[in-house]
Amino acid sequence: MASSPSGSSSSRWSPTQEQVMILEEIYNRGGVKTPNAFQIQQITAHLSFYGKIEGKNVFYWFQNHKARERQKLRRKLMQSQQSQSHRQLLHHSSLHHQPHWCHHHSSLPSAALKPLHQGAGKHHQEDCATSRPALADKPISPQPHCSVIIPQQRPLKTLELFPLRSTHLNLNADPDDKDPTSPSSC
Amino acid sequence: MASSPSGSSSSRWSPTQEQVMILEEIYNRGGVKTPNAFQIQQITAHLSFYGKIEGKNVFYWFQNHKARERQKLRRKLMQSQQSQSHRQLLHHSSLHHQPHWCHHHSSLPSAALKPLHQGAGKHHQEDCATSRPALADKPISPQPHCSVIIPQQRPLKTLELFPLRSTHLNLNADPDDKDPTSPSSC
DNA sequence: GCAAATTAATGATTTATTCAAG
DNA sequence: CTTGAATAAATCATTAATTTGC
Repeated sequence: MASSPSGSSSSRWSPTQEQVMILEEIYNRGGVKTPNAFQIQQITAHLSFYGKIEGKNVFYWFQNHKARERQKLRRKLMQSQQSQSHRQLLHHSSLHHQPHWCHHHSSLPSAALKPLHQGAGKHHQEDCATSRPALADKPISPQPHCSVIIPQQRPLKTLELFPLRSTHLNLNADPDDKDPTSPSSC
Repeated sequence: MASSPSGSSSSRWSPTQEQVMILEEIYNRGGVKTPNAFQIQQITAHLSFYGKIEGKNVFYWFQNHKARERQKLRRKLMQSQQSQSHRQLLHHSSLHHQPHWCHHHSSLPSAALKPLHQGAGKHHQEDCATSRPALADKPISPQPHCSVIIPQQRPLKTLELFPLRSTHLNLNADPDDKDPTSPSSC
């Protein structure tokens, strides 16, 4: 029965071969990944020549197609999720060279401390670290601006897990850890 | 010498899959966008299990990630999905704000209408008629949040080709439709 | 050869995020 | 801090492929 428009009792759209081909063309060659309403309209109108179709079908198709393409790639590139064979935890205590790019001023909004010489007063908030000059060696300040100097908190051998669910985190014994919400206006 | 862990003569850090995954987890699920020095230290310590890494790498990663996320969203939100067309959309702007799918929460915010009683059973046949079979009135809003509300331009008899290059959007905006966009499901 | 049964694809929904406005 | 807009991810559900028994 295929896509017999007469019956059309199917609960969901079944694209025809032509429709799929065209959609893929638009996606691949046209680079349209998330068509806007207007585009959806047009695509729908065009594809309706080949069979019954609605705008929502087109919308869903693009959504699903994009998601699944991504997923596929992801799966394929996902070949290193098992390599836990890195047994190098023995001398993992490399906390020595931790950067002390931390300002002592109360806390360290990390990047927030840039307003040091930001030049002609432009409130850029796009990227604080867009341009990153070399400096790759020194485990010191990343160099941008934030010169947050952390007094090298004690070694803390058994660090707890990251804050996996809260915006603020642990402030365990930090003498000057009063950084409620670093606005990091950056 | 790509990411040769042993040599480590790379001029720059090459995160492993695990590291990236964990960083993304911390960013997304943990809500950490701009870790402070302490957090950076912890994260670094943790990730060092998977490969060589320094605090500055973590710092930079967050900076870049945040900036790029914003940038990406910015682009998309700009005003034209993926149409980079900068010179289009002419015509006196009738101020059709919301060029794309915006839909008022009065007909079917989806989540607001249906999830009324779907906790127990799985098969929740459309009670509000907002499911796929229905709502076929117009080739418009599929209804998920990102519903595509097509302005309902007229059928456009002979549309030109689709925007096969993501730049071709004919704009014969003809607001002559009435668009009973309200499926009046409920 | 063909259908019932099983599995793979994929259309349609729901849920959880994101950033930005207010 | 709350809310709005818009996904993308995760999930559900149904159709199409295919396997299998006769």
